[in-house]
Amino acid sequence: MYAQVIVDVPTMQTNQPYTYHIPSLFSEALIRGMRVVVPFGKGNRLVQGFVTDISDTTDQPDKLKDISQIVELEPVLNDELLQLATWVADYNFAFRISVFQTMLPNVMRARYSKVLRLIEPNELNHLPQIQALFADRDEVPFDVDNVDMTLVPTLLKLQKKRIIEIGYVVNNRAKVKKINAFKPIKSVDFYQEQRQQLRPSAVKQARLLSYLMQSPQTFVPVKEVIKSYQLDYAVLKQAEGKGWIVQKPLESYRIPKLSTPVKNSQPLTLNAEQQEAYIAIANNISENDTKTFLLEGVTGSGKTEIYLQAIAKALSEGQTALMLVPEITLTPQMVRRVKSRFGDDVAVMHSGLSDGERYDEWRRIQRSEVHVVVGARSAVFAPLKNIGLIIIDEEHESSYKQDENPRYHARDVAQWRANFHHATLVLGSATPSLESRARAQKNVYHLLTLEHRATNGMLPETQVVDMREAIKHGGDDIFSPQLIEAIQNRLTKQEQIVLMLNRRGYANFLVCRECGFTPRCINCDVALTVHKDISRLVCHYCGYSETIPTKCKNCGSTRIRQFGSGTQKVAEQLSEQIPQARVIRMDVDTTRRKGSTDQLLTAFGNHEADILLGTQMIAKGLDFANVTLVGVLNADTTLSLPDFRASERTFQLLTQVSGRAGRGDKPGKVIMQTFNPDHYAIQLARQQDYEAFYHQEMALRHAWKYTPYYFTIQIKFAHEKIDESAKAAYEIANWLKNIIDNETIMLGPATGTIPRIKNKYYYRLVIKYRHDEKLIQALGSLIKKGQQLQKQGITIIIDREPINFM
DNA sequence: AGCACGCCGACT
DNA sequence: GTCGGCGTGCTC
Repeated sequence: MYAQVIVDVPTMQTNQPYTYHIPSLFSEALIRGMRVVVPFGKGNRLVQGFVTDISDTTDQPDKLKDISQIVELEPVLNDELLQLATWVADYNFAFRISVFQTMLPNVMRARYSKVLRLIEPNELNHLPQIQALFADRDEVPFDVDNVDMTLVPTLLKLQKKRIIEIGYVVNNRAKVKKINAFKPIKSVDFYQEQRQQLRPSAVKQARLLSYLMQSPQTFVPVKEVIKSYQLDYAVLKQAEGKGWIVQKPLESYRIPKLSTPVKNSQPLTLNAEQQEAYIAIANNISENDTKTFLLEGVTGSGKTEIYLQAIAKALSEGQTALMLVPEITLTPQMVRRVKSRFGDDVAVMHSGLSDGERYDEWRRIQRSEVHVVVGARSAVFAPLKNIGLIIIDEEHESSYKQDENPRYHARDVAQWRANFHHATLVLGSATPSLESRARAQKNVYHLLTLEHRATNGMLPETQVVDMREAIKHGGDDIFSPQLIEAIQNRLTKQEQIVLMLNRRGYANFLVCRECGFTPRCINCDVALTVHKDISRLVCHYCGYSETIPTKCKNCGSTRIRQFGSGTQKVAEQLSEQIPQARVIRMDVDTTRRKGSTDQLLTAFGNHEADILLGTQMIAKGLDFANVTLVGVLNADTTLSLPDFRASERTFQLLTQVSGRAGRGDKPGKVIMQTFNPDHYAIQLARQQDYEAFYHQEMALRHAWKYTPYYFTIQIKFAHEKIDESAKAAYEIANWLKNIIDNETIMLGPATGTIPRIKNKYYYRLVIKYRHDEKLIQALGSLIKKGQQLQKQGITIIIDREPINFM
């Protein structure tokens, strides 16, 4: 028997499986999709691999090596996921091994280590240092911490002489958590008798015996009983010794907990619009028809309730459901809502989990112990079987696209899985991506619209404030008088306020008033951002930081001015101008710690603060009935980005954040401060008119030949030297020119928007095409070439349908 | 990554 | 004539 194995060798990736011989010992147990350990290369060093196929013949039976080990008894990838991995790898020009690694919990990624084994101990007599290293052991770890690197040449010589050998070890980090449990093994009468014989002072033993008389006959965790019956470990140990009970370690799941307990909830009554959308989705679930719905509903229109009832429908059909939500910000809130409806039948998967929690949630799904999965992007690979429904909430969110290899889009993966399972796919958003909305236009997707808020509330009234005017009349560039007045008005009414600005840190950057010098990052071509709380200038691209200078480094002047304002500075200004307001600041800096997002939001929900001030992470999903005012301090920062999606992003962000206002029975108001009051993205966001925006933006995309009229691919080249990176870019561009279709458009090569990041210089190439099979094939071969170029220090990144043009 | 092969210069 | 420098290429 022979197995096809995709091996995990860092830096030597290939999509080609290697054939291994299956020793007869494993021939029964080995199944496709399992992890194995195989010898690889001249030194037969051991690496992890995934079995993608098993066959009983091979065309090269002589030179094959044996599989060394099977990692676990169950396959970690089923046939669906194996097929999906191949598709994801090919579609995104990635390697299958890296797809396997993204599909599986982190702990399944092998860690490799080396050991030194002593073969001929007597040969070391004249080498005291080596003897000391082994110190009577015959195997020691071989790494920097353990072995003095100056000994390495000697060790290599000894290895040649077969006095010692270097062994490779594959460490499996997937560990199951065990807790101690026990159960009674004697009769109730026996315990009764023992109890009567106890001396009166043996209180704890007496308590244990009373417990045992009425305890269940199954294993119960030791810890729980000790706590509720005030016992201790010693008593149980003693009881075990006397043969009263047996103890054994029991497998236990690490289930992620929310900061506060989840209350149960019941389905809400749907209004007419919701009902119509729900029926369409529910009927499709019953019919097991592969269909994609685009649920376009204004903010607050009750999309989540439709999702929950649709999930219930899938469950009632005996099927499972997968729901994707954007990364962490709103995950706790959404997880809470789903768990409140489906309880323990829900597994969650997002980046906030520890490795152990993630592994255990994955196993609960794998073992079909849960039927509902809620999670961020990578949850789209959850090993659910018999999927009836996949939901992607806020489908326009850019976090659904992974910005490292494999650069997959969760929407594409979801579509593939929906096809595979004949499942219903629901894409929901108040502001769908143009791609999705255009597909609905062409009837590829079925459009369902919700035009009204679920609670009959009105959409908030929106006012655009021209900051050029505000400044002309002597105002500052952070708060217009209109906004200050509105904030004060809500404070007196005990109502809450959400303020968004798109910039973390304190000030944007420093400028010397004498010479115009701005401190820049030493690794990247960007200005450093002032962070006042830690008194440092910080690079938001690589994390480099330095102290805030008091004198200009260029001319020595002390006249340094801070330009622009970040969340820190605005929070400070706010406490000066409106001292009575209690403010919660929410940005990457205050939410870095695990669970802090949930904590901050819970505090705001309990009205422990009046104002929630944050970056765009607060724009999405928040649902607080008492928020009646939303202020956008700089509505246009995202507009000036050099990206064809800048208008779309701005429109989505403004619409989303506006939707935070007036979700309860009190009317909401939105104030947008901008220097571009007439821009269509801002004007149409003010009117909350998605359809008008869609039509206007589509016309521009058509004129400029961009998505969704054309497909795009971006190729990036990075090298420490600028001319090397340019050379690679031009070489590849010239090669591609001769291959691509006549109608395909190639832009560049040009330097990246930020030419240097983390000391690497970037060049890029943007390709726009409609149908170009040759191009796709060429790029498939380019990833092989990329492996060779990597050795010369050149990194090639191929990004299909890129979301960021950097 | 890591190991072998191979082709060239410095040395016993 | 041999040892060892690291450039190149392959790994079932």
